[in-house]
Amino acid sequence: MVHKQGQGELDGPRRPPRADARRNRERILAAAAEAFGTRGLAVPIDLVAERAGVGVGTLYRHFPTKEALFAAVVGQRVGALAAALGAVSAGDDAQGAVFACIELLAVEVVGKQDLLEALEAAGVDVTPEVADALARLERGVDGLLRRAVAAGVVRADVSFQDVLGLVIGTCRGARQVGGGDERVRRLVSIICEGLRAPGTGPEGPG
Amino acid sequence: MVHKQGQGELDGPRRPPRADARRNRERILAAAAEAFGTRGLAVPIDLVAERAGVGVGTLYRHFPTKEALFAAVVGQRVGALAAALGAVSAGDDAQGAVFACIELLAVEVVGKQDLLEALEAAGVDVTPEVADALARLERGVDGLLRRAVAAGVVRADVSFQDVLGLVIGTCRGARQVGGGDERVRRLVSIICEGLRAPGTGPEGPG
DNA sequence: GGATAAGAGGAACTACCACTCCGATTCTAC
DNA sequence: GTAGAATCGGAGTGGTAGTTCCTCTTATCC
Repeated sequence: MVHKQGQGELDGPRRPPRADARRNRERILAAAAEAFGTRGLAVPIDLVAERAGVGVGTLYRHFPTKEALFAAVVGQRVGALAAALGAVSAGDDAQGAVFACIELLAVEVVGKQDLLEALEAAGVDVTPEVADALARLERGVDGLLRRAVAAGVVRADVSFQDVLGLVIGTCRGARQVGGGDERVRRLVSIICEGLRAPGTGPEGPG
Repeated sequence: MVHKQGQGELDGPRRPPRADARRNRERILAAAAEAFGTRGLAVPIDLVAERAGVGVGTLYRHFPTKEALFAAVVGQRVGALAAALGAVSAGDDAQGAVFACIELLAVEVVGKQDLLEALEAAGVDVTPEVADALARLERGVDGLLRRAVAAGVVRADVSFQDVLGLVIGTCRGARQVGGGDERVRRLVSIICEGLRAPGTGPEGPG
């Protein structure tokens, strides 16, 4: 009945997880990332477990629900995306930064079904984990957007939500309609043209 | 054993359906249109039957599968859409016609989940019924597009599939991201700007 | 090496849903 | 009014998928 290594009773884990447990957790995450990335939340959980080479019981030991596993995978992806934004926002070209950011988002999202679904669900029933990553993403995009609007090179009535909608849309559309990367690029190009502030067209003042 | 009203044995229905049968068919279609329009194919069939005030057995007497019922509903919607395109394509303004067409599509699709799903599935597992209606829609949009491209007022590299992708996407995006009609209109406006041929901007030659 | 608790695994449970079956009901023709 | 076919209705079936439970296994610590 006595705790061998008395600690705070509310939170701290008693001891580090066993080696096999850590290994399995990684395997599950990897399998889930691949499965969700391809087919989204529609993947049966049993299949993820099988791909990871563990039983479902083991999977549920590590992640309490399917949604929790999904959130873990997507959280990583969105986090990576937010980080990648740093690179494209570096230069002086405010308009180019926005366009590059949109293309980056589109390319990532079109390749990962789970990302697409997560962004679609943004605002409804997201776990804190994903919400955090999304907030970081929003701050990043919003910064680029404000700078470009202030410079007068992007329409002033455009918000992060609009950009998200356009990107989700482009990806969903391109995915359903087929045509691969080529179509994505064309659609992205159309959207970017549409985002230019009036008078800053391709042949306008550079 | 003898047929009272001998007719062709291969096809023609022996007699007109009973009055209650016709009534139920209409009720089912109406309930399905409402349910599918709101929640898409995800609606349980039992719920449609309940809303229609009939048993599931009755529903299945009239429509052999859920998909058949869905196709019946969507076929009507797409047909109406194709017809409505006639109105906007009437005038002389080729560019305006394309833009009006896109707005029309977007507004309809954003309000009807089943339409959105049907367009997303366009090309995969559509019933002949829906495929026909879609083909008519495609002809209509394509005509507008060609005319506008020929007149040099819309980018030359844009296809029906692109427009469909953009519209599906805009609707999916706007729906998920929230913001209602206002956002849809803004996104449509961005897309239309992006579709203009270079040099035909708002302040370019009218 | 042995004690022990953490962890593994998968059968079983539960919920949901499309679809079927067949006795009960109701319309139609005469 | 009556016969009988057409139609109705909803309990039941089969299958899928998320989650739980409990027994067996194994890593860790002494």
